[in-house]
Amino acid sequence: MASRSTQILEAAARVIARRGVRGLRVEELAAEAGVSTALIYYHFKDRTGVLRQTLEFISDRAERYTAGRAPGDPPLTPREELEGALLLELQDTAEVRENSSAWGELRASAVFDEVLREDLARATLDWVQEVAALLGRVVPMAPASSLASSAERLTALLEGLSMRWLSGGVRLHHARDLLLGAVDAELSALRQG
Amino acid sequence: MASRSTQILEAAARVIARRGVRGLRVEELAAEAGVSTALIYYHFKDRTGVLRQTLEFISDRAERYTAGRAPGDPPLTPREELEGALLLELQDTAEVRENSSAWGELRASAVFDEVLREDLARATLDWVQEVAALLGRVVPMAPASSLASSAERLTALLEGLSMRWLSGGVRLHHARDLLLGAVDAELSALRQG
DNA sequence: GTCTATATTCCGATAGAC
DNA sequence: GTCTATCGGAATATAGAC
Repeated sequence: MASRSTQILEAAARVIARRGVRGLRVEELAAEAGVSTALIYYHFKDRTGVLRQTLEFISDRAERYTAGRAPGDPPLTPREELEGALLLELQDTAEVRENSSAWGELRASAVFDEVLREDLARATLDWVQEVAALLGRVVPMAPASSLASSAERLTALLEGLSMRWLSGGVRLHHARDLLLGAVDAELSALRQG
Repeated sequence: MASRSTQILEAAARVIARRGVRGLRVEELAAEAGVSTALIYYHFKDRTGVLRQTLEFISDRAERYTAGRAPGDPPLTPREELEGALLLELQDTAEVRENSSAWGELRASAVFDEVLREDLARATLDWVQEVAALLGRVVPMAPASSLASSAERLTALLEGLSMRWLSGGVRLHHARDLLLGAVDAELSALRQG
């Protein structure tokens, strides 16, 4: 049962995906959520509060769909899990588009906004560590520092490709191919030390 | 001798580096340039005109510092040239910071702004092709399509790392190390076909 | 908690003198 | 070409009833 706050945050994710962080107007958000502007200020204090909580909401939601797998599916190899986790961010579904464009917006906004930096850094760290762990399952004998570097590169590349995809620079399937190519390159580098 | 327009564009680059494309206020730009707001409208028609010309200004400037090398410097190996060209975007100088943050802003804005897409796509293509050519000088026997893919990955990674650097997610020297690691990985993949 | 006003602030843009 | 002054619209935020 979605609370009012959640309902507003879901609407905020949609509006940000459509207009960007700077393009988010409280009034448009109110319309999208089907509430009054005053209610938004009541729940979130001010526009910045909406932004901050939306970032948190989005990164939680990304974890959720990263984790979700249907019971009874065939078990995945470690490499499949790795590739799946990365490719999840490059899909043309509404939710992924929302998350990816909101994420890109927040990253870009954080360059000029101290307030967003901290939350963003923490979310990024979690994500890098998750990918490093998956890499470690594929190449168990690789040293932790190499795994960490590879994970940082793959996630940064994913962000870069995601931006290009969203800004029309590359097609989705090509972005996916490029990412898989990088996974190849990183894994063979990890294997040969 | 800097014309008035140039003076305003230089100021715009500084303001964008500080506040972002989205944060650029005509009034603040006027103050930074030491002119009145009316003069800005006189020279650039409207705020969008300022943005458009500033982006052009910035990408010209980036080409200039990419190309610039002192005469009499020892000649560079192809690999040094490649690494140099990529690392130029990861330096802590005012000009590079301005260029990188403006570029990141442009990319992020293009997600929500059709008008910017075209210019951006063209500039990106030039940049990718330049990197592909440099890769080709390092690994001459590599097929063109592989060179192109590697160049796309390296430039996308560079954009991702640049954003993380500017948003405080990684330190500069670490971003540089990560990028060099990716160059390694791409080159060895290219060599072994 | 939620809404209907409305106040307030900010900012892009223009008019008109010099 | 450049400035001072200001307009008008848009967006954030609040007051106060229910």
